[in-house]
Amino acid sequence: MGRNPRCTKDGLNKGAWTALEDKILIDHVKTHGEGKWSNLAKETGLKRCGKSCRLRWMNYLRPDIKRGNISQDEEELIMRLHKLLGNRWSLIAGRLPGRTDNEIKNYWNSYLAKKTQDQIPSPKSRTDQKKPTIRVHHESDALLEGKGVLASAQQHVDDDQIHETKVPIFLAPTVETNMVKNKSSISESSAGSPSTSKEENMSDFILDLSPDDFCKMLDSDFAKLSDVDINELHNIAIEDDKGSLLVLSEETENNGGQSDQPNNSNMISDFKSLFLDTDDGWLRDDLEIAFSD
DNA sequence: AAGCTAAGCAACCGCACACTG
DNA sequence: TCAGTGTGCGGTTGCTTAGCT
Repeated sequence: MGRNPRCTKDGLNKGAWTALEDKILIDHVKTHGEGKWSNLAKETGLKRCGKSCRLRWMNYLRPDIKRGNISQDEEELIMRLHKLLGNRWSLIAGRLPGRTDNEIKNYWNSYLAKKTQDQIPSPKSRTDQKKPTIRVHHESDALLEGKGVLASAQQHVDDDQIHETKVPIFLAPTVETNMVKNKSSISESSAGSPSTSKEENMSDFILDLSPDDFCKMLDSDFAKLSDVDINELHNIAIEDDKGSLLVLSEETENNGGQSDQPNNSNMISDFKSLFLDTDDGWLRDDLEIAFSD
């Protein structure tokens, strides 16, 4: 796999790493730790640039790398996070222990991007569509039927939106509860395609967060969410970066004051469904622990 | 069996940012 | 303040291989 050694510009090797190079790199990192990649190359005599050493370690040699197929749970999570973050692979990878940004990026480019595109055209295709046959180590995984759990991801969002001031957050259909829909934002995010009422139902609602705020949320360790005051979580979800309510006031107006503010239990389920509504898997376990209160 | 094609993925490249002197 | 260096990240390349004809 990969590239063969070829260019020796500046006396540095390029291309695929040999077993010996890997061993040298592993030994050095074990004794000296990560970092100082440029020094590593000099000290070990490896004819590799620092960047190459770092990349090899991060993407392949690290002991906590999880090899093998992307599970259904992981795939769903990747799609949701990509919906939220766009091509910010390192952030997405940070939510998937053992997975590298490069791996996720490759997986997306070779499979998920097409899958999400295929999901857009018609409601029928969404429900009836099965995964295309792809080459993976365990074909049973590849041939699993699409579960439609990503209905919330069926609203197309241009990557450009990531660069805008606010980050639109789509939650799963199950979380509509008493949240208000921001229809103008939804129509903007649907890339010009007229949304049907069904699609509007699918589209859920949008929380306006600044990218920074949302990244802070992602950077927190969800496995330790039990430590988080759920009221704080609630505030994160409904307040903008200035601390003012964004959606709820509008909701109250539109509904004639009938709607209540989302209660804590709703917020918990909403937040869980944002990341994974699966029956099993490591994250599910973590979430169950985190929200067991 | 041979040639072609597309998928998968390791690795490279360029840019941006952080840190340091 | 600024230049140099190190590191991280996203986009892209190109080799290998499985599947198809």
